Amino acid sequence: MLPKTKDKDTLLILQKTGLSKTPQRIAVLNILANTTVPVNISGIRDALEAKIRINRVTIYRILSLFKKHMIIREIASTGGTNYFELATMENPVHPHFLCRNCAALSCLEPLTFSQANQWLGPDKDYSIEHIEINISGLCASCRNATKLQKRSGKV
Amino acid sequence: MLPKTKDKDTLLILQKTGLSKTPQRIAVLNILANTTVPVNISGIRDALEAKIRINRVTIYRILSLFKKHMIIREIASTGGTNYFELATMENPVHPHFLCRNCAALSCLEPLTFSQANQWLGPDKDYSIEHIEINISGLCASCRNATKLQKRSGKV
DNA sequence: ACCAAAAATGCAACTTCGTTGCAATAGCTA
DNA sequence: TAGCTATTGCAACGAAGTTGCATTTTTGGT
Ligand SMILES: [Mn+2]
Ligand SMILES: [Mn+2]
Ligand SMILES: [Zn+2]
Ligand SMILES: [Zn+2]
Repeated sequence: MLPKTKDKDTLLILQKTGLSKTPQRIAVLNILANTTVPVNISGIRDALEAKIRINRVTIYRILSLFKKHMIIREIASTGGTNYFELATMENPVHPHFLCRNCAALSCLEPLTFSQANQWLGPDKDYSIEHIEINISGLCASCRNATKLQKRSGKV
Repeated sequence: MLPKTKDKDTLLILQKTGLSKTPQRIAVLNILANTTVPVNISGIRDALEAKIRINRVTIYRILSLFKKHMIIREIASTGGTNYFELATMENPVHPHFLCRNCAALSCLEPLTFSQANQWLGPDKDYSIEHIEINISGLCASCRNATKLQKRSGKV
């Protein structure tokens, strides 16, 4: 998915946005910039634990800040905790797939605006600022596993 | 949106599903059947308060049960608490619109499967069981209010 | 490099959300 | 109606998220 991002690049993001470059912000941004899948808060905390001492309140505040400045996007989930991903031009808004079996969340190909307009219909009452599409079902590996189980008579 | 549902109808839903007809379940189902917009847990609690004495744990358990039996659908939101709506054949899966200003959540027209397949593309690795589309922006009334404010020079 | 002002973080306390175990109660079937 | 089973209420708990305030760090100008 996203190419590996170097610390230098994350520093640039903060600079361009006009945010001060604290070690905590750099660390959080690095996590988000170097993951292949969206991460939720506990994932971020786990990833940070080894790298930096950081208060959990600070993580919440940093994520809110990043979201306000549109550095990151928040992905809603019915599971309670939401996910976050980097919001750059190289990583435009796109649908997500959540496997009901292994709960893995993965990114799908982005929609073009013309595609989006096709199915959004002629509704002109709303000004659309963000479109979130979450698809769920069974991912490839879980589907295969299910097939094999059925074949061998398990469950 | 949905036509007003009578108690008799909600009883039928429970009966068809094979669930026992307790006052608590009937009350929760009536709330969901008679609202024009999806409701979150606190909305359900508020609506129930006047009608029946019910423990909050029971509400959670009833909603889980209804969801498991596909009587209701859960709508994810980045706001933390999720929303619920009745899942009947008269009320098929459809996109939702959330106003960033007034936080009103409203239902949009459902997509046909052929429409959905158009923009889902040729991805065959996933078995798709559920598609959730959440659109956000400004609703008609909030957009008008904003316009008026700008015209009169208010922020 | 230093200093002062402003910003960010840590900490503690608190609220809300959601879950679990168990005892009491109510619904269902015979 | 009686007994069995399913459901609810209650209490307690853990996790998630927020807020106020003291402390520390960053920043920008000297
Ligand atoms: Mn993504
Ligand atoms: Mn709806
Ligand atoms: Zn899977
Ligand atoms: Zn609105």
